[in-house]
Amino acid sequence: MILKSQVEWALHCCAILAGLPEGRYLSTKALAEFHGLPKEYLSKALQSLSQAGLVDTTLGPSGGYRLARPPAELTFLDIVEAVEGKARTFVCNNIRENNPCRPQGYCESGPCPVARIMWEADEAWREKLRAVRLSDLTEALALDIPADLWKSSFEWVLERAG
Amino acid sequence: MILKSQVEWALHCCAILAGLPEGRYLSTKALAEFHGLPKEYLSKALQSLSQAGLVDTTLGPSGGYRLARPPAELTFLDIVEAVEGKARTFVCNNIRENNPCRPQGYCESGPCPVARIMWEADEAWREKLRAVRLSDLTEALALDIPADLWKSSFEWVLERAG
DNA sequence: TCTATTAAGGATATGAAATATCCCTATTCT
DNA sequence: AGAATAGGGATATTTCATATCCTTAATAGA
Ligand code: SF4
Ligand code: SF4
Repeated sequence: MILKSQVEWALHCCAILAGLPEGRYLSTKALAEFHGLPKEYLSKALQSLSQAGLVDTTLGPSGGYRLARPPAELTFLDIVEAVEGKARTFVCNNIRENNPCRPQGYCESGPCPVARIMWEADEAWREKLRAVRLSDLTEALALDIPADLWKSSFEWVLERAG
Repeated sequence: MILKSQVEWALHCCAILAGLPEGRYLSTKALAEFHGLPKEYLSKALQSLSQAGLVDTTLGPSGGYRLARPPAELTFLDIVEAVEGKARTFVCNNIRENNPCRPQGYCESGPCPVARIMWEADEAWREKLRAVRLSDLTEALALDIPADLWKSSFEWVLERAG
């Protein structure tokens, strides 16, 4: 069970978009080039972000993506769920229905304890992601990345932002 | 990102094994029949439990599986990790290496904040599963399942336990 | 108005992983 | 001796992630 790599891509792209000046857009092409990713495929991840309403887009030359909300109002969970989906990681195949001792017409009363416990763990994962804002990430990155690399990356992006 | 169905199978099988009297074994055949699962494929899940040391096995007629430890000493995490593996759900593709502004020979100092945050969420999921014992499940199941179905299932199993 | 550039999305190919079946071997019980 | 069992290798099938290509509509700028 592994998250799609698009999740990582989307998180990195949002981190870049968070540093964009007000009103500017950054294109798929620039984001793909910056991260060394296949442009067409990365585009699918960005479309997911767009469909989830996390980013705004505009067409034409100097078009691209920008965050739809301030970084403090975007959580990791928003981004992860946008590309990975909101489905639970534990799906119930209702194998108790096959119990040979089960009386005919016996009807299950909702999910069994196994499913409930697995879903609680799932929720704990989501809760942790919900607690981290995109602004928390950019702050952590600023501490993590050497100042000169941070600065030159910022300039590289600005040159290409429409 | 969805857990394999073998996870559900393994959890249900362990719940059955937890009700087995001391020293008795239950075969793959019986477990597969009880849950309506493909015997050969379920066998792979049980082998994973065996390799992880969660169950003991014995060969020959009246052979099969039994828990290697009391249900209070087996956690959900033990079982889930046995069949799903211990790998983290977020894998890092190191896309920051492709940053065009990155100075030559610049060497990363471990995982970046993105990975750290995702891994923390992963750990929260594991922590939740680690906190639930197999004995907690059987207690919950006893409350959840109608008494007569519980009893007849127990008898069905006992008839087939070697 | 014309042209270049862009996001959106449909179609399709490729690869890897989950799912499933089959068969052989060694062991153990009766 | 014979039957039943776990273990495990080989392989087929299906599903999903990954990746590419192409068309359309919108937009900016010349
Ligand atoms: S997990 Fe629970 S609800 Fe799902 S099949 Fe098993 S018993 Fe039924
Ligand atoms: S998640 Fe962090 S460590 Fe992994 S590639 Fe992205 S920047 Fe690098």
